[in-house]
Amino acid sequence: MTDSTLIHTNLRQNHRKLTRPRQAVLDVVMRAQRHLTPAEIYQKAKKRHPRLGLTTVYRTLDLLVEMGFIQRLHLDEGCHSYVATQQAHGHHLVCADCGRAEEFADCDLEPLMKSLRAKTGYDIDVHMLELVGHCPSCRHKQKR
Amino acid sequence: MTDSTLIHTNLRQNHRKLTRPRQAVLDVVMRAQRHLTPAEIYQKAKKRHPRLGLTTVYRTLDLLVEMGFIQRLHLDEGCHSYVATQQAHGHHLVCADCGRAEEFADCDLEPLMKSLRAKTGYDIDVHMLELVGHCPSCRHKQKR
DNA sequence: CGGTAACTGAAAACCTTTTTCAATACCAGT
DNA sequence: ACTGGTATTGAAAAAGGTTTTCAGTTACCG
Repeated sequence: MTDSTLIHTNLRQNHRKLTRPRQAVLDVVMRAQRHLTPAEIYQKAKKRHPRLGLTTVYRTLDLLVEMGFIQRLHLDEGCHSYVATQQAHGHHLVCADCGRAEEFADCDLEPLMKSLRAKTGYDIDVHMLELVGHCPSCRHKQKR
Repeated sequence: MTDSTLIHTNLRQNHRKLTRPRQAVLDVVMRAQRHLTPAEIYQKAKKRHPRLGLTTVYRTLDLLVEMGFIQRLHLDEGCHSYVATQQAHGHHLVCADCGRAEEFADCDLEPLMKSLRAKTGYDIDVHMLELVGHCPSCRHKQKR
């Protein structure tokens, strides 16, 4: 609920509206423990708001990314997916089996970036970091 | 030339062939200082081998990635591009303006991965790390 | 409430990537 | 060199995924 009002305020500040379709999309991504593709989000959000169109899903996802509430993940299989973001500068550790995503912020790449700046002369302003592994629950399942 | 023979040997071991179209694609990616999209690679490689088909470009790129000679980059604008790889475990620092790509290997994420393993219980096996910035030459150009 | 700007959804357009299949090129063995 | 067999090729078509268009609708502010 806190999220909802926060988003509502945020939208109003930019002369934008909190509509039912947007609520449906937002809700699906926020509730999910895992990353979801636009098609998956469409399917799930449709249950909540049946007349939803796929177009709106894409538009809403762009909007939410821009607002910083969700984040786009680039994965090798079926890139692109989306996950909710709690922190401002969040990275994700994703389970290759079930898609569950854990967020972390302490990426501490400063030493690396400093040495690369010195070595290459680049200005470095963005970095993307994603880890992929297997979550405990999927590991246990596989043992059997 | 060294690359070429290395690849030739590598292909033969797997009962695969080093054909003209493949040479053309390989050559384009290897020579480029920057990352290139499949369409760009197609255009450039066509100059060398005019009857080249786009299909073959895709197939060859997959093959070269699998063999480890090139690498796929995931960039926010127009993901996917490809770059040549020198080292086995290489990451890239890419210029947002000209696309030039610098490779580096010393990513030292072990401390982070160790702490995440402890915190989340995940097995972590892959990580993707890409840095984006502005190369010295593009920075100078912009100053004017 | 009512006016207005923002938003929506269906359809079409677009772009990228993959599949299909008959023709071709490479390479090993002679 | 030549040749047979298999991997590879390229055009066309199919398949995906994403964006654009536009007339109708909805949320929000006064």
